Amino acid sequence: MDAAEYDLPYFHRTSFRRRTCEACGAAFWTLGEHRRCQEAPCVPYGFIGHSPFDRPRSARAMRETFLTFFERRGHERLRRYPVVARWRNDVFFTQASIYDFQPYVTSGAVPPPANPLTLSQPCLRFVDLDEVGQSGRHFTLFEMMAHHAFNRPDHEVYFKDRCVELCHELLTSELGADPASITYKEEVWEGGGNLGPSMSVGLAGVELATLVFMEYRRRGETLEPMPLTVVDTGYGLERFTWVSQGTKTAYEAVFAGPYDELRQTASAPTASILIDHARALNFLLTDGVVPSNAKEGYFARLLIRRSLRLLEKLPEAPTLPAILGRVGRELAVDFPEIGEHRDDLDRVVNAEVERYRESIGRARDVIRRHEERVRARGGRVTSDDLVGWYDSLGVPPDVAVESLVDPPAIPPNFYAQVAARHESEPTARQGDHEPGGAAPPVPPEVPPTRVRYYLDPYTHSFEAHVVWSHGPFVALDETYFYPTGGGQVTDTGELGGSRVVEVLGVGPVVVHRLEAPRAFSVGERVHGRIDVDRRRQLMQHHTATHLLNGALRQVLGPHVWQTGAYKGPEIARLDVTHYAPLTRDEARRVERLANRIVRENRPVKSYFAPRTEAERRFGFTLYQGGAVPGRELRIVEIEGFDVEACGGTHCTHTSEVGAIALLDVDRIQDGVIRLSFASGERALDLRDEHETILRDSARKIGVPPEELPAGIDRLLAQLNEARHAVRARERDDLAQVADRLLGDPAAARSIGPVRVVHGTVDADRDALVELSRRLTKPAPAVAILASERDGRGLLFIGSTAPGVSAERVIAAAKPIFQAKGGGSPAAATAVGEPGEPLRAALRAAVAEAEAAAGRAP
RNA sequence: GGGCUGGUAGAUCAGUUGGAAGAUCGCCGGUUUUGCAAACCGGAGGCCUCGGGUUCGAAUCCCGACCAGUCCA
Repeated sequence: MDAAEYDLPYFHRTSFRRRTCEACGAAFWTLGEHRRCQEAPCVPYGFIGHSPFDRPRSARAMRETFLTFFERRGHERLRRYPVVARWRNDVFFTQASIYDFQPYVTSGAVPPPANPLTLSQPCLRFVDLDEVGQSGRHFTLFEMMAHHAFNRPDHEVYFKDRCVELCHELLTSELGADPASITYKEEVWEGGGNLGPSMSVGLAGVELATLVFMEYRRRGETLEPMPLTVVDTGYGLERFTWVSQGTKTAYEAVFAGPYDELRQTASAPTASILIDHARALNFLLTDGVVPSNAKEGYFARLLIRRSLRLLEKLPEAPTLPAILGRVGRELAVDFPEIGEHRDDLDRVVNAEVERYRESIGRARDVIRRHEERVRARGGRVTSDDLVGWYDSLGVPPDVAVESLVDPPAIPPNFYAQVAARHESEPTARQGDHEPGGAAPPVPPEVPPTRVRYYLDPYTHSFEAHVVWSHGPFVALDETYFYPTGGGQVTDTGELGGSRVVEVLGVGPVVVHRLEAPRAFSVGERVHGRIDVDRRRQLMQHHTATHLLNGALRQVLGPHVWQTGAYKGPEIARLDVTHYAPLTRDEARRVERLANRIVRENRPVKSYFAPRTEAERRFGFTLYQGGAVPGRELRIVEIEGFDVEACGGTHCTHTSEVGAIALLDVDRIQDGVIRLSFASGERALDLRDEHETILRDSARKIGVPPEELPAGIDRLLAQLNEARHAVRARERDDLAQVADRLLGDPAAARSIGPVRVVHGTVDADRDALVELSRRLTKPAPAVAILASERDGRGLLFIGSTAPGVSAERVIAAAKPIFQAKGGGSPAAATAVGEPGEPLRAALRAAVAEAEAAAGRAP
């Protein structure tokens, strides 16, 4: 990056000088006489015991100081975004404040919610999990305080110069740091194809903040300026709090009260880990993550299980729910939504604690049995087994060792071995492909479409002007067609007499895809007509989805968050987080409640509202479908029941939904359940279909529909009975055959103590086995049985005589009838040619068996 | 999203190099006992998750699906 990028007028106005750090070689700017940048590891911590700030501040006071400072300087304060980044599919969690605005705001597709803005965003990072509690400064969840500005060519807010000035003013005049003590080190930031200069702010050996200036886009080898430049700053709340207090570790400064209490029963690192995890969990669970074995949920499970393991060794310490509650009440002062989730959160955690116990209990059984088996064979459990058990059963090695009589040593590189098992995992990921093929190539000069469906969702006939046409794609100056989005599928209809098969949102432009290419001239006036029945059904399904979501949250608790939804013309699906399978009773209550709201005919109000005001009024449950960008949110409010930020088309009164029929509930993933349902006309259609199935089924087995289950039970019982009768009869037949053979001196001969019986019967292999059993029952005996089936000759030998191996007898007979086969000393089968060769083979087998019996002692 | 385990009687699980489906508990019946429990004897109970493939032959080997558990992103 060009040095000029960092050569700011502000530095010159205020007499900063550019220096080079003698330790790391980086260039930095300072008012002081430093020879090194004031960051680790170039200089040691210089604040422990004597803070460079004017006074100690709690985390709460520090956050408030920061936000107020920027508010007074023209920034709008935003509330935090969820820690689960549902609006992005490349990451699970919000890892920096700028994540809130990616990708739509930073790319310029959507205006920012405020500009400039300030907020303190809780962020989750799991990469340094092992450092938590050890390093003194790492956290699983930390708050990134930030001020952001988004600059367009026509609207410059501020950039590098003002940003550094604000930062310096905060540190010095607001927090009281000596202006000469601070260094601004030159760095380069790069990410997501964008890059720009950045500066890290050092003070007393700590990197307190990073100021990033997103300015360029990488195009191969060259850099091109971005039309929208972004000020992306990050100030670590925990670092600031720590530095202000000058304590030994950041944990004691940040966690304060709960930390001191836990220190009475736990060591410093353990107390730090427990509170760190409890803090992260309070946010995770409040934002709708349910512990599970996949995706976001796994990280919640990981934190819970790590905490439980630590607590197992501390019988005097409070329980995990108690610690979560203690930390949660503290957090609720600043984040009231955490307080509102308290009881529900306990239920989620208790369910997960129970699961962990079951899991470990199961694992202990498996481990014990495995050791018994291995020891019986003279072996012993290996450290490889320990790795395998952790991977497949989830037992940590120390727990596994407790269940063993003769445990192996836990290898020092245990977790590295686990990691090794997970290497070479393919990362190839298929992108989502639009069913209609490639995205339409909309040129940038096409003006944004005025979307009219919000004005009146019932309009299905309109006139508009073509602004762009390319192959089958058409864009209009305004449209009532709803594009696929928010889980609601596309409208269809006609445009100028051509079928519209799909409608797509491409940035701010709505593109209609026609069944066949057609050239419209720009400016042409066209008539649009939307398939009204389909649209009505989509609206009913969409409103029904909100009703069910609201009902689920009431019946199951506020941990229920939407993780996905589909509103099609035939059926609708809603996926939500929940920690257990939905019981019949819960499903019924949800359905009843949703339908009650339908009957009450409540108004469904859709309107645009300023984001911050909407968040203040309704909280974060607004973002059921993921965070929605933009200064204004479209709110869909079912009066007194459910409020969500949603871009879909909705009924204006709940009674228009008609009725909601819950069709099916599946567990689609650990921690996520899927409700399939239909509403309106489709609910009736489906009820008809189900009723027809029921009637037809009942008629087929000759019972009234209400007796169907009992009828099926009866039928199954009869079937079973019949099966047994057949088997009994087969057994009788075989017994007769057996008696006949045993009574026939030509078929049954005794060679010493051994009875050798042979015969040719008409039976399949299973029947031969059964017959052989009867013939060889009073041991010692040998049975030699031949049968012809499907044009093949089948020879079976069964032996209960120790000296006669069925396997050897069959081997002697095989070549005689060109057979393949084999078996064990007790039983052997061969299949070869039928007819005379089979008969010859039978004779040979009898001779072989009799010879063997004669040799036997 | 990927890796690893696993799916066999009502329950918990064995099942050796592919070769005659088992144990324990529970259930039913009998003996014994004043009765119960227990003990002993006997019995019932299996699409070995499903679908393909290899093989003379598959619970077992291979491929795929479904379900569960677990680890890792």
